[in-house]
Amino acid sequence: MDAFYAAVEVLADPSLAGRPLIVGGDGARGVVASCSYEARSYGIRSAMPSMRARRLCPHAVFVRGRYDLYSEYSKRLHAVLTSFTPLVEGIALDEAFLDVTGAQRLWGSGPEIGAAIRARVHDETGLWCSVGVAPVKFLAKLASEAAKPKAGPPGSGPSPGLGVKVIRPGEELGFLHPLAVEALWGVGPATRRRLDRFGIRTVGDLAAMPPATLVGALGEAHGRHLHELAWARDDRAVEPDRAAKSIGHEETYARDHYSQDSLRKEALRLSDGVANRLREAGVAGRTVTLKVRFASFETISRSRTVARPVDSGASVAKVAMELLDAVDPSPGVRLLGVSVSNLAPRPGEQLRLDGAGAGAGEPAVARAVEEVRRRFGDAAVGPATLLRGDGLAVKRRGDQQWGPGREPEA
DNA sequence: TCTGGGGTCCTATTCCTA
DNA sequence: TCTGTAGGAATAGGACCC
Repeated sequence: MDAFYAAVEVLADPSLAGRPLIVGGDGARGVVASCSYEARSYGIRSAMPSMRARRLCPHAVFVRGRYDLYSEYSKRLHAVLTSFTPLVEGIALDEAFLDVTGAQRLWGSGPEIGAAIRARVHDETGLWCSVGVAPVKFLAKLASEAAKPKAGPPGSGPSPGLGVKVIRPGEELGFLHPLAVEALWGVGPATRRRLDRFGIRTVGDLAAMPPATLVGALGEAHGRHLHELAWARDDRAVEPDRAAKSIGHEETYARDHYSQDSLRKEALRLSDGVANRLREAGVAGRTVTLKVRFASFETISRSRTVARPVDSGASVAKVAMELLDAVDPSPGVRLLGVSVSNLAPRPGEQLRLDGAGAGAGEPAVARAVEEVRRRFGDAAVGPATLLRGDGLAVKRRGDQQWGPGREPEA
């Protein structure tokens, strides 16, 4: 999708159309999640610190993201895509791979399907998308980038893109080799710097490099993979319905935490939120990981694998607390995270408060909490420790996703 | 310039066991 | 019992993606 979150916000409030719009955290520690093409014309990009974005364009409009709303549009997008083929692999709320090999008898050639998808997505959602059509996955992704609108000079709107970009068999290397290496999936700042030392700037430079040299510089898996991509070889299939491997929450605080006590409360709140999502997904996990980012930005993780899978707030929190006990918060903690991995489907259990039957008492309580929350909302029940003056402190997915908000005026 | 939150994957190291 | 070693699981960290 083109500038997805920003485009959804414009649909919700048409007075924002044509203005530099930034979706993301507006606090000192926030970042830009998405922005309109008018904002991009000032050099603003996603993942840029909000403070810097504000300096680049002081009159930009900031909007805090609304995960639920974007999720709703994402479902509508997905419904359109799966009406063309069941082979849809979602890679983000606003992006997906489709294998249309078997859909061509019904819907026409790849490029025809691309154009039809674009039109249908606009009809059903009011939003524009860009489509890349290519023989292999990662080239389709690059083609879709090439099809997107481009930001114009400062203050102006975008110049329109192709909408659909097609790379036909035989055209792969001609398209690929002039591109900068960082266009490849898997080349970020660290890899770019390493490749730079070998004078490699373009994908063509990369392709010309002996694989052994590349493996020496980047490691076995990464080196071989990039060499294959540079020659447009990518045999990965489109994989619908990939199961999640981990579920977690993390939060950056507007002010650093210095006490174990306040961090324990945060760990409990995060654990409770993670456990909710584990149960929603019908899974439980054996490995609990605690992530701590200090004021210096040094980041550590501590994990523990337990014998019995956990999926209740109390059981996740118990392990998270044990891990937290070994952390010294005195340098100041700016971020805390809790995640659960090693996931497996949860065996079916009856909802019984007395704990008799399938599970022990504690999981039965978790089921009861789940049921109450399903009927009365997340804030209806939770650990007493999380009770505040204004109700229960509940962590939901998408809460302050792009950093803490502006601090309330003193 | 001062760095989010959701993830995935890879690598190196350590520890345990055969 | 000691030593070497090989492999797997767990652990920690880092790079990358949207």
